[in-house]
Amino acid sequence: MLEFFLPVIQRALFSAGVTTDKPIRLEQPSDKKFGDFSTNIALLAAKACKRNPRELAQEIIPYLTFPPDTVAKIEVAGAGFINFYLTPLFIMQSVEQVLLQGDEYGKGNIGQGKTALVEYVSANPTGPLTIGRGRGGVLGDSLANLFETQGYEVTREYYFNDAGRQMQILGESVRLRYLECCGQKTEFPATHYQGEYIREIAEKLYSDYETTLEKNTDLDLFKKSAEEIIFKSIRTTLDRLSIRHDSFFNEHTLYTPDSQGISANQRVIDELRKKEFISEYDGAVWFLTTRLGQEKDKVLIKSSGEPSYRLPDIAYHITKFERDYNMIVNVFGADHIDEYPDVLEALKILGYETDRIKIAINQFVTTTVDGQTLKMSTRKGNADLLDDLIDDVGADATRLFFIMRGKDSHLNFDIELAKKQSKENPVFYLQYAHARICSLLRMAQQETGFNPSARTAECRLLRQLSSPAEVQLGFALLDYPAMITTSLRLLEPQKMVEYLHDLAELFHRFYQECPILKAEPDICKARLYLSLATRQVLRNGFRILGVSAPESM
RNA sequence: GUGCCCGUAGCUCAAUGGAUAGAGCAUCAGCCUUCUAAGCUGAGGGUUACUGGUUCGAGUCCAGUCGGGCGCACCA
Repeated sequence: MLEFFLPVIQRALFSAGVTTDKPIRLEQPSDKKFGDFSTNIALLAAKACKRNPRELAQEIIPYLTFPPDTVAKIEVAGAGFINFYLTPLFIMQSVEQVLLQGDEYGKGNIGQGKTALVEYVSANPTGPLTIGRGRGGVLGDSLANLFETQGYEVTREYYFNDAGRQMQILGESVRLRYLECCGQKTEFPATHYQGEYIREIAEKLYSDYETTLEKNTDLDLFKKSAEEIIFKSIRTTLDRLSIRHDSFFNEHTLYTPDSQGISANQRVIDELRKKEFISEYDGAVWFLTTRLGQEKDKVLIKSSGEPSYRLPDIAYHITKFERDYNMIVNVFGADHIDEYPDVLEALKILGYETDRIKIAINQFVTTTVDGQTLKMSTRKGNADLLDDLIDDVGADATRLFFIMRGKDSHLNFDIELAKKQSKENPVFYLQYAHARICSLLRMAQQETGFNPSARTAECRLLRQLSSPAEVQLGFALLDYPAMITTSLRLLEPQKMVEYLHDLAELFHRFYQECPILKAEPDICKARLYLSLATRQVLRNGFRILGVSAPESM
């Protein structure tokens, strides 16, 4: 719609002799009585012109000329807003585009010819996925979907580490449990992985090898088996939520020397040293973040000689630039909040365009059952497994609940609500609207032989519709493309969830107020096309959110 | 102590610096001989935690206070 209004407004400002450096913005007033669209340009321009905003708006209006039968009314209101009222004809005529474009409706081209890397989940294979990870996974996946709608060529990446101390402890944990299987008494340290899954891995080893590994103090086999089984479980869990990755990036590759015998990690040190941001003291190699005004320097190589996580993280991000992505999106939980500023600083020092990097941080998840809040705890490994949650409430509810709140808000996951099969549960409310339309269309086919083919000239019949419920629904359908770009700009799929909820509500109202199959034939068809267009937008939106679109419920 | 996030209706949450701060749930009152009542309509409910500031205009931006969450390792 912006492309419809913008040129006209610009021309009008020019003709009226109004100059302003403020960008023209078109907004949708919260209340319909203020029109379908509104601009505050007169308010913004008034200051520079030293004029009264209302008077200025009055002077601009005569120059606002639109094609016939598009804008019904233009008026000045409030402090100096210019409000536009569209004709029902123009709205319903525009709805035809939804039908004509089908699955493509809502797509844009701002990412055409560009590449995007979206990194999410990135859990190390030390245990099953937790609920907290799930939120980031769904957020990342939905964001990747959003980027794809705009023409970006998207790579979904998972960054992981199967080396280092955590994996060592994992291997040792499995070995100890294995020895227990063999009938030995062991001391299981509190620092080791307590989860039941460790026992299961150990039992599997025991059934494969019996007691032949008892004397095996080398952890390699234990580690390898654990990694394999755990990774498989992680991927199975992600798969249940339709979260898939194109690329798995192993942190360890950053440690291995290239053809010139230098590792990616080493290169970071060398380059930072050239910029005089490296120093060695206390037996460690430090990134001199105090030079950037921070309180402490940060360790890049520990006195043991191993890199700390920060170093490979910087090296990893450099590969993202070297792989030449136009857009780099990192999704992670609030517990990593302190990690990225150092990485960004290092990249900036090394001359990379950090503007390309976008960070999406999601706050934590708490689950409530019977009004009781359970704080997630990794230690116990029972109540907070993502798999258990999916078993409990299903994949659709899991996905939608994770993104129906802003990512900056702490998410309160109400398990009881997610299981409810009624309007209170937003998942069912949304899906019911879709199923209802499907049912309607099935019946229409049976009774009237209606065969929806979007390309027929028949969808011109839409132009007959003009009742408020119909026009409001039609208008909402036109909003869909803007919702995609808004969600993307804010990195907030939540906006899409809210939009779809509103859309479902408008449909239910239309359905309630306007008889469809019982209307006279032309009106009946028109209303069926409006329903069809609604179903199309619901489907397209569900696809972005990764929620299924049931044909019947 | 310090960095980041949050504080909005009884509850869960919205509100690109704009008009009378909105939804859903819960509560109350209505709507099925009619295409799915898994739905719809209406009502009540607010000093936007507090105090200042910035401006035509602040829930939104700035400073401070109070409250909650997450970090603050030579762990990732």
